[in-house]
Order: sequence, then structure tokens, then C-alpha cells
Amino acid sequence: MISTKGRYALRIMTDLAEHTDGNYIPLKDIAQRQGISKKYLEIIVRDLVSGGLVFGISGKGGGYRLCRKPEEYSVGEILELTEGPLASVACLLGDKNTCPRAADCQTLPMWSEFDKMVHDFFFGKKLTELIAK
Amino acid sequence: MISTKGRYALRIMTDLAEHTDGNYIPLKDIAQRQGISKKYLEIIVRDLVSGGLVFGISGKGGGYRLCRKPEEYSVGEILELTEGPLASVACLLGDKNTCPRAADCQTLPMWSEFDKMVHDFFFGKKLTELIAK
DNA sequence: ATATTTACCTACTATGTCAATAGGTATAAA
DNA sequence: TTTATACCTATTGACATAGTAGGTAAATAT
Repeated sequence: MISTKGRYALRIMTDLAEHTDGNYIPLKDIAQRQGISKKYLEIIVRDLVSGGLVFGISGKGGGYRLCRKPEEYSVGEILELTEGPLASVACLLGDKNTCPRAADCQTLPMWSEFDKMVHDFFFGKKLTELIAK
Repeated sequence: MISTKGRYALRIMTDLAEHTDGNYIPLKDIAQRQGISKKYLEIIVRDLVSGGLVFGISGKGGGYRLCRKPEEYSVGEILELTEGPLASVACLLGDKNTCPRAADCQTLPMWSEFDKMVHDFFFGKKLTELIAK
């Protein structure tokens, strides 16, 4: 289940993509347009900044801006940055934490197949596809 | 993320499917074979019984048995029974709880598309496909 | 009858995650 | 120097997860 964090992150990104006009967009505006608490968005946008997806500057006239062109972002990288790995089962998370029963597990192949499908879906989907209405 | 409950439920079901020989299979055996605490499996198998997927009888010689033929179970119904709805975002859960912004939401169509893909994947996958090695 | 094996039931708990809120500091422009 | 913004640390209430503990009821074998 995708949490609010990832969903809101996506809405921040689409909002920024739509309101790009050379200026920096203050978070207050995004919060208002999206109807989400600005305080909560601060937490989320921080991840986007530290992950190098958006750029922020302080002070009057400050705000946020995308680092790249909207079509160069995949939904997957936005979700992974804010939600953590998109793995569908814990068994597929770490490389070293592999379950001792992995070799015999009858369900593992299905989880791998599912995981690949999910990964392909979200990393194949570009930010611009959400905006184009 | 699929939790242990759903994953273990699936392993109970495949175990039952593989060890069907006319007799009832005690949970103790399943727990041993699968290396999972029997106490915890009790909780999970209860859902399977009340959901009508398996049948259990008490007493010596008792245990559990599938209600249908293995090929008549989908992975999806097993997961939904034990994990609850497979919805990927809260927005898609209730029919009445629909977000007031649904009509304008730019991300909702993607979540719907994703949801359908997940649903099709798990409901299209039969229990027998996990066993066939 | 009684012992044994099994399902079935209720309750509890430790840990962690989610979805925020609160209150502050630093920075930059007017 | 005021104002608007980003940026930072800490806290909280509610809920879910992943079990554990200890019992009762039912059915079979002896």
C-alpha cells in the first residue's frame, strides 16, 4: 500500500511541473492548491531535496523548483525516494537477509515476478504522463 | 507490502494442496514442514476456515483439508481473505469514502490502472501454479 | 471411562510505522 | 529591519504487525 507520503510527493512534483514559470514556487502555494498541510509537506519535500529531485532556496521570493525537465522523472524514483524500496515482500528486500528457505520456497518466484511487474510499471511511468490530461 | 499473514496463508494452502491424500492434515505438521510457529499459524488458518477456503475438524486424526481442488483457488482470494483488500492506495478503498478531490486528482487514474494490474495478476494466478515446479 | 490429540477461542504485548503537529533557526530579498 | 521563505528537531496519538500465552471443546483410540 502506497502511503500518503509517496502520494503527496507525487502531487508536489506534478504541481511543480505544472507551475514552472522560471520562478521558485513557495510550499505555501502548493499546500493551498493541493489542500494538504504545509507542515506535513515540509517533511516530504525535504526528502525530494536531499534526493536531488528538486531544488529549494530560502528567503523572500524563494521556494522550490524541479532540477530536471518533467519528462525526465519517473514515478518510480519519486516513490522509492519517499517511501523506501517498492519491494512487495520482505523476502526481496536485502541482498544479505535472504531467507534460508529461499531455495525451496514455492512462493518466492511469484513474488519476484510481481516485483518486476510493479517496478516496470512505476519506473516506466513518467511524471508528464500524469499531467497530460 | 504483503505481510507475513498473507504469505504464510499461501504456504499453508500450498502445503495442504501438496499433502492431500484423503486424510486431514494437522497444523502441527504444516508448522514443522514450513518452519513457522504453530501458534501463529492458528490465527491465520482460522481466517481460511471462516472464509470457507479450508475445512477443519477437531480431535485425534483431525486437521485441515482444502474445500476445493487446488486449481480452483486463486492466489488473490487467499491474499484478500487474510490481508484485507489489495488496494494500493487508500483512495481506492471505500465506495463512499471517495476523496473530494477525486474528480480533479491527477494521480488517481494511475492508481486505478495499477490496482487493476495487481488484481489481474493475483486473481489470475492459481494455487497450482505455485506448486508446479 | 479416560487419555490423547487435535481444532478452536480470548486475551495480551512489544515493537514499529503512519500521519501528522509544534516550535524553532537560518537565509535572502524588499 | 521587516518579511517571507526554507530548513531543522522533537513529539504525539492512533493503529498495524507479528507474534505469545493459556485455556476450552471435540473426536478418536485404548
